[in-house]
Amino acid sequence: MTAVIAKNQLKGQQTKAAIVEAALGQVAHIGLEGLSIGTLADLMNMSKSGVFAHFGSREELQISVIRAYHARFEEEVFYPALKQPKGLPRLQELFQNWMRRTSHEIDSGCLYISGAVEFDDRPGLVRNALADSVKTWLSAMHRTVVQAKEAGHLRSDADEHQIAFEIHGLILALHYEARFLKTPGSIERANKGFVNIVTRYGQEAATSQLK
Amino acid sequence: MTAVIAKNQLKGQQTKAAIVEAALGQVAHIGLEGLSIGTLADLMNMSKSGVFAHFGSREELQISVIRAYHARFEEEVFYPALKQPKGLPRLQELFQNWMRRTSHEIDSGCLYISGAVEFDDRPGLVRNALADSVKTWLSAMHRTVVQAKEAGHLRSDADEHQIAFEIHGLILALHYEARFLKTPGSIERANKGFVNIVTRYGQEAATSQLK
DNA sequence: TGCAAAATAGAACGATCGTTCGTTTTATTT
DNA sequence: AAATAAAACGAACGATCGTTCTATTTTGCA
Repeated sequence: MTAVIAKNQLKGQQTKAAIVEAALGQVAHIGLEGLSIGTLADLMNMSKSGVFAHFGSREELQISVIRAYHARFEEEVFYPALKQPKGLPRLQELFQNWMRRTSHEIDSGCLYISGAVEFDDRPGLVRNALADSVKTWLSAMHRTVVQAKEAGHLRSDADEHQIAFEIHGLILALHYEARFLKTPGSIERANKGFVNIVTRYGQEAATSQLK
Repeated sequence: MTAVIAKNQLKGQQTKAAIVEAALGQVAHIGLEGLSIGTLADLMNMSKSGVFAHFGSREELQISVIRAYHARFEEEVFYPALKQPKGLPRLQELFQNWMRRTSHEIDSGCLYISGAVEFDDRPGLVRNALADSVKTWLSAMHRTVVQAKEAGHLRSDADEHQIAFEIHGLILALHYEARFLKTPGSIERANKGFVNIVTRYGQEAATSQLK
């Protein structure tokens, strides 16, 4: 199956995919701005111009990396959560998946966080791709909160945007304190924060079973 | 008074201070890594080597900028809060000052946030200076929470580190969503989040007067 | 097997960077 | 005012960067 696809693929597309894969690993550590075509070429045992030709510009390479990161994020965090029924269970699963991924990124770095800092003042195609990708994810998260309220799992006066904002803050604080400051116990605090949010906004009947 | 000090200063020290001041403005927008001695020299109407000579290395320039940022942060956020009595009033003032500063930094950028991303994987003197500076501030914030609990303004089972963590998350989410994504209403959400925290952990008697 | 197209290599470019060095200008002190 | 020290300049270096151009190799198909 995979072999069939590979056969129909021109060799260049396979190589391109491999380059993006390698770039993804680089970018996690050094950021989109730190990404160097020369270093990447060495890593791939290719010439600089050989790597370059697949993208035509550095910007296009960066955008390709963003797209790949986005796809992986969806696969790892969002889609698996759809197995849970709408409402608090799905929201809880979503957060747990996000936490798992962020925990790993304590070592490798998060493109959505480093990219935001690198491009918050720099207009252009890269910034647009990055912002669109992040907005798509945050919207999905917000939608899950809305569904939890519709399902009657959250208090009727709960502000869905406020909840999404506070959850986002927990993830950002985890990444900052664990990755940069290396503060112990950050993961537990992020988890505790989520429980606090659910407790504050949740309906008694729905949240009591979450322990 | 100021003139007397200036008279005792060698000219070089005045220039150095002016360079750091200009660098501070640059760094807010483009980050510590984006800081260029050449660009800075143009901005100062000086030669590259003239600017360079004051620091001896780029790293030393970056560290000087961090120290200047730290001093300004203290002056603007921490010291003014000491006028309030220990406990919830001081914590509240601290948060308000922090919020005011972060609100301004939606336009200019925050060194503690951009620096964390740029140096979370890069050991060295710059990283150390930055991390020390941030830790000093977060410790001061944590201490203020401890005092609020000691004053009986927070529940006796309140976890001070947890509270500091959640407050930090609010500021980070504000910066991310307002500066990068330009999401409207972020400031209000951060403020609301603080009220939520105080409500959850606060003693009835102490928090009721906060509205 | 042979041929066209796609993929890769290699060298060179202009720009920018931090840094060094010798010189010259400006401040400060005697 | 002369002597000394500090500050600023200007040119150059070596490295790295993205990008361009031409030549060569490899691939896929008839």
